[in-house]
Amino acid sequence: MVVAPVYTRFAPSPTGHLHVGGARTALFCWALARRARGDGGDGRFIIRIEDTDQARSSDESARGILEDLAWLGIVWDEGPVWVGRLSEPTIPGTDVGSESRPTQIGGDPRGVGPFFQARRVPLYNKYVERLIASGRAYPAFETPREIEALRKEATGRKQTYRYDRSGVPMEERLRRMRAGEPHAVRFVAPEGGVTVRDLVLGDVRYAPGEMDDFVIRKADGFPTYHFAVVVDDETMGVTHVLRAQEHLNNTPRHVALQAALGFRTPEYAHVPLIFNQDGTKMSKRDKAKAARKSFREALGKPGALGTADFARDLGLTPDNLAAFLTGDNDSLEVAGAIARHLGLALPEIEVCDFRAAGYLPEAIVNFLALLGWNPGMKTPDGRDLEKFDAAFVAEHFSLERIGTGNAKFDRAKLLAFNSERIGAMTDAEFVARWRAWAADFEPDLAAKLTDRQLSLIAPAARPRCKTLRDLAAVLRFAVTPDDGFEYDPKAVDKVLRRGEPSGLVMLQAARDLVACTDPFEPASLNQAVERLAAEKGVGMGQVAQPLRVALTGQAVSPPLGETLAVLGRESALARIDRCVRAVSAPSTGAA
RNA sequence: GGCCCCGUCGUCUAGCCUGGUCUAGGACACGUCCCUUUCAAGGACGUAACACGGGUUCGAAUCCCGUCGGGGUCACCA
Repeated sequence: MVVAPVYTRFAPSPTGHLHVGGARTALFCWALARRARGDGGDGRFIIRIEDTDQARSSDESARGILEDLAWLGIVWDEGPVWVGRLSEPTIPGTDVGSESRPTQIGGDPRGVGPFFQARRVPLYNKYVERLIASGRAYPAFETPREIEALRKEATGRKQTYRYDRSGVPMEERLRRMRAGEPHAVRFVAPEGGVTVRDLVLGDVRYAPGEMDDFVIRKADGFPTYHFAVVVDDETMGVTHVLRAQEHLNNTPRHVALQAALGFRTPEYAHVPLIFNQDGTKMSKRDKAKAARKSFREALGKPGALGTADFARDLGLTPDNLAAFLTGDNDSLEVAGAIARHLGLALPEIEVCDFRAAGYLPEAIVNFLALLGWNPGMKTPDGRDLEKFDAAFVAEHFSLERIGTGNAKFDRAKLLAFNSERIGAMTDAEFVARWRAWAADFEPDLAAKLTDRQLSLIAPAARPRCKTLRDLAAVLRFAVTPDDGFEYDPKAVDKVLRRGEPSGLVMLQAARDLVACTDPFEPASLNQAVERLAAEKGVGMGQVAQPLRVALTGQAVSPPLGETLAVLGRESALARIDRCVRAVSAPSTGAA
């Protein structure tokens, strides 16, 4: 069977981090190309950086986006060269926990680059000039401000603004251009209608006269998005354009441009959008919104500091903070500072947010694949097949199975996927992957924990962790100084002061056991505690809880045996003694 | 507002193309119970949807039309 070549591309603009929606689009593009290759055809996945907006683009963003894609295991066959370490299991043939090796992704085997549009300007100019020469495009001299005024006027009359080229005769336009007058270049919109063939949506018809003479080259000499995509998709041999549905209404422009330039029209497939649970668009602004909301609540609390004091604590100027609070800016730095100060987690929007929050790339890939696509298969026991890896997506992906409706991003389900992946790991894998994560996101904590401590706690902690970050929270008690943590007053009251005999008495009894149990390991410690409870004729909880609070300050911790073992005998005794003292001396206050 | 897309449990979806096997299946979330040294995890069970109205047909979640609802887009941003 002859399989037609499938060349796809993901073309982010480097104006920020990689959004989860973009990651999904990239995943689909990747999968479509891989699928073709798996079917014995020629499939390539290309990355192109659309940096024609000089003001907003940055190399740093471009690097970050590539990094995030690589982390997800979405590797590109052609595009900017990225060198880094791939150690995640979504990359076939890579072992988790093994020493990751430097890997190079990208390159230009066909010589169709460069893959940064800013470096392709001469190419665009060639085609712009061709269009002008054939009368399909023309210079325009209005400034953006002037156009904006006209547009405002039109919308004021409840009409859609359309550029009117009849204002200036063509000959005059060309003369002024040759005279060196600054200008943009506009495309002569076709008279007829345009039909877009979409592999997801079907045929979409646009009536004649819907399109106006849009700009194809800005006054700064850079092409607009519409022009650059069309030229690049042609010259890079892209056969299938997968992109978010918000681009659907751009497609007739691209089709018209292709016709005018004598280019092929690639296959199009517009994938549905991803929204927040509340139906709003998922945006990095959500982080600012969340920070603002929490901040206002914190300000409203009795005894709260004033805004000016907060600003000082946050290391911001009051003006800066005020502007943020009124919504005049959505500064991520301010939002982050507020979040750190208030100890709250901002919503994850971008791939790097999920990474920092301790999500696994394979869980994200799995979840994202299911947002708008579904393999339509059943497991042997008749359930819908929805747990799979990237390789599976690459093998089974098809455009026909992309849904048409927009989807809401269900964080709870992602979390469940992540949690299940953690549950399916071996303890060794869990430790190795936590170490890899913590090196980047919890370096201090990681440095203080020994491998022995980690391997002691991992089996008990794993079912309690939905993310890698959760393990950090579980482990924190183990690295605080014995006299350096506070007691949860509610826990102290409930567990140590009440009861008959009181928790404090039980704690004192348990001290002996901690002092002499040998070996000092989870199983033996557990047995010792059980024996004590039996001797005293009380439930396990009456012994375990006082100990737990004494050791961690909290009513919640890993199972007691592990909690003791991780601390070690000396530390455990010190904590018990400190707790006994603190609770016996009421004036000290437990908190 | 113009144009365009969409509409199955709270959410993601299977089923729709090729009407009957759908008293609509699964997953997440939620609830109840079991287990239990805390918190989890685990096990069992359960609540919950074809937006509405017209057609077509012996028969419609599935085909057609309309209404309503949601979304996108209308930049010298991409």
